[in-house]
Amino acid sequence: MTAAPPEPDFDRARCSVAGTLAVVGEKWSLLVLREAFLGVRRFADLQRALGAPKAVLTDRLNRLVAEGLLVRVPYRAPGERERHEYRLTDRGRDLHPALVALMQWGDRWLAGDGAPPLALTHRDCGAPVALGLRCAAGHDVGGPREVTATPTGRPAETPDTPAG
Amino acid sequence: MTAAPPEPDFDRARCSVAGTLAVVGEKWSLLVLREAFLGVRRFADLQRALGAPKAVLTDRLNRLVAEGLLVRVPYRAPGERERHEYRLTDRGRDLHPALVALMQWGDRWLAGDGAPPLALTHRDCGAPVALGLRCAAGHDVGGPREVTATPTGRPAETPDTPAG
DNA sequence: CACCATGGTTCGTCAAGTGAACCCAGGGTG
DNA sequence: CACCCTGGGTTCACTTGACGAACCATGGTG
Repeated sequence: MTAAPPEPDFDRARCSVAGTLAVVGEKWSLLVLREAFLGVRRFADLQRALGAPKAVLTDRLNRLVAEGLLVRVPYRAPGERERHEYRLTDRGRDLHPALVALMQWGDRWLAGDGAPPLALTHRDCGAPVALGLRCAAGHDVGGPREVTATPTGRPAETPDTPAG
Repeated sequence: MTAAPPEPDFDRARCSVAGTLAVVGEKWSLLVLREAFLGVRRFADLQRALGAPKAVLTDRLNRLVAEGLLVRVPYRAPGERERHEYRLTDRGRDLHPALVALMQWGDRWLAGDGAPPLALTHRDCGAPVALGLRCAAGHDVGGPREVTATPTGRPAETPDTPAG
């Protein structure tokens, strides 16, 4: 049942990336969510789309439901027995930027020459969408070097400016 | 040596998320990169910060170097022998948004009450930074439902609007 | 009633992650 | 010169996780 999620052996204290990966960092989890964003809701469809072993898929779905990223919703198609499907919750939907970020990286660095396999456009205006960092003052943030990371409650030591 | 990276068993065709995860989806990879963004460059420091087994860390570093996300740079501290450190490349640095996205999710959904462990601010103005989707026409995109995903080269079928 | 599809579970095998122990190069200390 | 320390690993025994094929239960169809 995957009732009690295991203690994450990542250190959650240092930064939330570890915590998030403790929830969705297992193999297939993020891909299950990707399919959910694409509208795939049923076990068999997920299994076909992903090619993941059924046992693993079962486990990941249970885990994602237990973590509140998906809900299992019963439904009945006309002339079929009751089944259930998996739907994103707000908590799950909020991972959208992370998936888009991973997708953008792949589009940029793995596609090679051709067009990316999936194009995202704004529903309202049709223009392509992209993820970007912006500060509360409205400035676009160019890259990691323009970002200062400060451990909470302490003054900034030597926070960033990584590979010079 | 991890010379030839294994064939990713994810389907890269459907969407780049799979491809990206084939590169950085193994356990610890993204956390290694997180530390790199925080300025940690040396093997022992990474090991201390992450608590990952040395063998795994060795493997992940080799893999990330082989994939071109990190470079191994020799250096010599005064009165010590030559060592080498791992630095982000452009390819690696471009994963910054993905890590920020994962971090933001954790800050939002895992922190509970308190402040997030790490605060990101704009170096130039000090304002907190956040990731957001915007379209090329300049509109802020509110969420996944405002995004249409289109497989390349085909017309949009029933692309999005996931969990109604 | 036999058959089929969905949505799983079980099982044997194989790959991956884990922690402890060990190793090697080079430098510093007595 | 013998000895120890530190960084950056490698090796090994063990546990956990992923894999794929087989099996099963429910309920509708011919």
